[in-house]
Amino acid sequence: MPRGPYICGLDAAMDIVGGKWKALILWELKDQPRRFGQLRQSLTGISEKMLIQRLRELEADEIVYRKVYAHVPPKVEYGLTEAGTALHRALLPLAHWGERRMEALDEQTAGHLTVVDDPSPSPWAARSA
Amino acid sequence: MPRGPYICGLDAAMDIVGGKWKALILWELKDQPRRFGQLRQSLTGISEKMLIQRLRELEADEIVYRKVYAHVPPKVEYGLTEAGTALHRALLPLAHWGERRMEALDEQTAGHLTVVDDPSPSPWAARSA
DNA sequence: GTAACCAGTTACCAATTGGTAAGTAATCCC
DNA sequence: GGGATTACTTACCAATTGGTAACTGGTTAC
Repeated sequence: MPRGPYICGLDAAMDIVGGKWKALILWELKDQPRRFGQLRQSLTGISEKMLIQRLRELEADEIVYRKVYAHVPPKVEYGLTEAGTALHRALLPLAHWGERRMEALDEQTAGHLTVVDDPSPSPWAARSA
Repeated sequence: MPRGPYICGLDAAMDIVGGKWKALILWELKDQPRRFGQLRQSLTGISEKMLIQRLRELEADEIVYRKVYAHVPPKVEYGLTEAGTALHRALLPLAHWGERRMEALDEQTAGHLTVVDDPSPSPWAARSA
């Protein structure tokens, strides 16, 4: 974790949200707080170690809060802070751009039957000579 | 590079712009195309290897174009494609969020003289018990 | 007594990422 | 012939990141 000094605002923002899973965790919390186990289930493929690590980082950056209930078995709740909500709003345009891009990529591969493991470079990836 | 399948649009977007330096390269190209050497100078601290790698990835993703002039000594120009410009626009709110956050962090450390290497956790990073 | 529950923690290992530094290629200029 | 210029390429090494799997702790239910 470099933690600045940052060249620009985007640099600072990417430092927080750029790590693997971090944006996805934010997305999972955008509507309501979640328990640890719920996050682990929603983010299919994440390991417990990673989830904890990322949550701790986001917590240290004041993006998510962590609320522990004195229950047995344990109950811990994660949710967005005010800064986290603002960050989520700032990410909306980027998310939309990504969706439109995914649609475009789908169209690229549509219309071809059995396009599997084609070794030739796709025309849109061609390097300008 | 995982290259999908993506969980959501933000996932796809972060896959492209999440790598180290990538957002900064985008920023450097936002107003006008740049030559390789110019980028290397502007992005202080980047190694030639990294710069090339990131540029190639952004090029393969159709975010930047690469134009080679048949000159000696060589001249290569990098600039934003249409998709790259759209991506830059989508990143503006995030950049603003980052700027406001940097200001907030500056205010945190302002007012203290010789606040250097303080081992105690800052209050805004405290973990909720 | 012991199994289940939840939210972690820990140890160990593999893969990816990033840095340094030297080399390459083509041409012009002296 | 030799140096300067520009945009890379390559080899090698260190650091960071990420994965797997086993273990912990306190309480309740059987």
